[in-house]
Amino acid sequence: MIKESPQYFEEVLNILNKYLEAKSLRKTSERNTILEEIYKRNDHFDADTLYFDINQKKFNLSRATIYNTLELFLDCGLVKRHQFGKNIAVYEKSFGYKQHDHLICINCKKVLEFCDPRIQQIKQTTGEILSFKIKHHSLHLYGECLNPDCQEKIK
Amino acid sequence: MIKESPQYFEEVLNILNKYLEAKSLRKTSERNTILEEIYKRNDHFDADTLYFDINQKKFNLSRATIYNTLELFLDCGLVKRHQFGKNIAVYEKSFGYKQHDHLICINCKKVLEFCDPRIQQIKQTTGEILSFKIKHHSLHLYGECLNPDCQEKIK
DNA sequence: TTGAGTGCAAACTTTTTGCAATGTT
DNA sequence: AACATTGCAAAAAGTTTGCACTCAA
Repeated sequence: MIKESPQYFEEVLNILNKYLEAKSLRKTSERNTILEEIYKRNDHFDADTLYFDINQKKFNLSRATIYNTLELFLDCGLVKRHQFGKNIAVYEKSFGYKQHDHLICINCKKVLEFCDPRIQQIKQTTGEILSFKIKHHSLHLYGECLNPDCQEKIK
Repeated sequence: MIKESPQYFEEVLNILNKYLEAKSLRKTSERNTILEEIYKRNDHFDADTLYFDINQKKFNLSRATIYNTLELFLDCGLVKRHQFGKNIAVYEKSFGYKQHDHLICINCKKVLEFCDPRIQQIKQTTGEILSFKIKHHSLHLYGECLNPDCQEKIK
């Protein structure tokens, strides 16, 4: 299914609804609004950006709701959270997206995604050696991207 | 040289002094005190813990100084900073310690260190494919440690 | 002497919490 | 009607900043 199609978002909504039902939580318009906004995006965003972008439209959602809802979406696997910089957490939609890691430009802050199967091997080997049942990981590579725009900025 | 010997710390101090001279910065007792405290430790600590531990002794250093000094030590490579949890940054001494990554127990929060040469390969391959000059990375594995103490806590 | 370094408290940023009002089930 | 969810504002947690004082060079 094409990821931008309405059917795609319907499937995402479906996951949310099933999760809410399973946990006896309520279906609210706020949750739908936030999920929709997140799935419209293709970037990594922080909670406050999401808060402003949503409220710039007709809505009036509080920060508390944004944070609560992000936590809920994390729990049901519809979004992922990353800690790229020092303080602020960034999020991205995650349904239907395969596991990937991130490459961050230390100059222009651009974030690229990549996959390398060797990370799985590292997880397996390390888990065995140190007797850990590894659940997840975070791998960030930091460097300078060599595209002209960014090189421009450094000067 | 044995890492716990006085000569070892002298060498560390020497790096600091050379760095300060090179940058025309001043040698202060605060910087020495903080460096010494850091190099006595063998753990990952946050800024506030360091602040309290130092002031529990005879000293009276402010948080501002702790933060400023940690930044300076980061710059000269004497400490490393990591972001394990969500908000708080943790530090560790780094002179003479080889590159390693971290394995964090999601139950008892214990941090183990490990090395896997495949991370270097990932960095090289990814840098080449995506045209990045990779400078550093952070790899954290999260899981449950299988030692009895920790298993105890889960119940 | 001079300006880098410091301590202090206030400010700031991001996130969490308490509570009364709202709205799903 | 019950109580999960929300908005709001205040609080919390971690870090940074402004400013006057201090002290290394």
